[in-house]
Amino acid sequence: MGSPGCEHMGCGAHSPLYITHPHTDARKAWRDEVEDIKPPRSLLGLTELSWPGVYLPRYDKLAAEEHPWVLRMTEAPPSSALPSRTPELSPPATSQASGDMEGQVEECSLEQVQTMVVGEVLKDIDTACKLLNISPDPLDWSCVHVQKWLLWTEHLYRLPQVSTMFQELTGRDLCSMTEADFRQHSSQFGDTLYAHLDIWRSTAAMKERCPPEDTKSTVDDDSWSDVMSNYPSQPIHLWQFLRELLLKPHNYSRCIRWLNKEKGIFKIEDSAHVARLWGIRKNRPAMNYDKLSRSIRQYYKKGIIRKPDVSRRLVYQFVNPV
DNA sequence: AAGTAGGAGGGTA
DNA sequence: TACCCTCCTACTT
Repeated sequence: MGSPGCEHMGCGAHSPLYITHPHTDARKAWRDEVEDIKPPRSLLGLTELSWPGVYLPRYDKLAAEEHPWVLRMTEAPPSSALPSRTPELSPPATSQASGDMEGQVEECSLEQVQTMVVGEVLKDIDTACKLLNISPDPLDWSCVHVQKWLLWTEHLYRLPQVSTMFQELTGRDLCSMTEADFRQHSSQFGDTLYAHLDIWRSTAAMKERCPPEDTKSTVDDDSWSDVMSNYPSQPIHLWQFLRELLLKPHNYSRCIRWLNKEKGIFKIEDSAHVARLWGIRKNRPAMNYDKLSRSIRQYYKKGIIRKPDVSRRLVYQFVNPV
């Protein structure tokens, strides 16, 4: 493995950073356009993210995929064409987190941007841990946990069936494998998986070095306390799972989103996607929307979820909104 | 075709 | 026993 240096990035001449708009549709469009699903390295100029005690050496391989809304290293655009200042490029349905981030990032130094990016990594790992019910530290994973993580990563990066190539491995097995080992299991996507695992490992190692109090002051997020208080966690209920997804619009607004958060009304935008996520969470590979919706309907009697007054397809309402 | 509604039986913690 | 999961039929959009 070679260290992913600036030769991939074209960043030696201090190319200016500018912020791409965080529209999730743009992210989808970008994804759809990219035939090679490995994130293009040229999209992100950060090779080593600086944060007290944090080193995410392979983040460049994945960050553009996970955080395309954050930044894009590019040639300087005409000053009048800065996307973040161009109203028509501002999406109407930007998630709050991303919108806030965009505003914050606009005038930030590179270091501040990096800190925010690291914060987003923590959030994403936190979310995955909650939804998969796994430890943030890969060394703790059983074979089942590894399969969950693989399925999740497969889903996240649109990797076709990679989980089948890594059967019966514990997290410790996975961590002892080299990048070459990963490539041997999957010549096409081994390096992507290795990079993603590396982020998890680095983050877990960072967490060990930095007590939560230290990290909390740097990241305005509940990441570690949430992760730790959640693991090992209780069996999750479907309604809790849906709420978790809804509370992470940055990650999941493409498949489920609030229509009216105050009233608890939400819409499942991609029924198959949500069902698959639920199936991964519950270790039910055969889960589909038919079954998931049946489970939702069981909540009608219990007064947890109902159809809104004006019934619409794929739209439900929490009886007791947050 | 896909989604909605609800009955029924079964598995598991 | 609670909480789904699975399968099913009938109906609606």
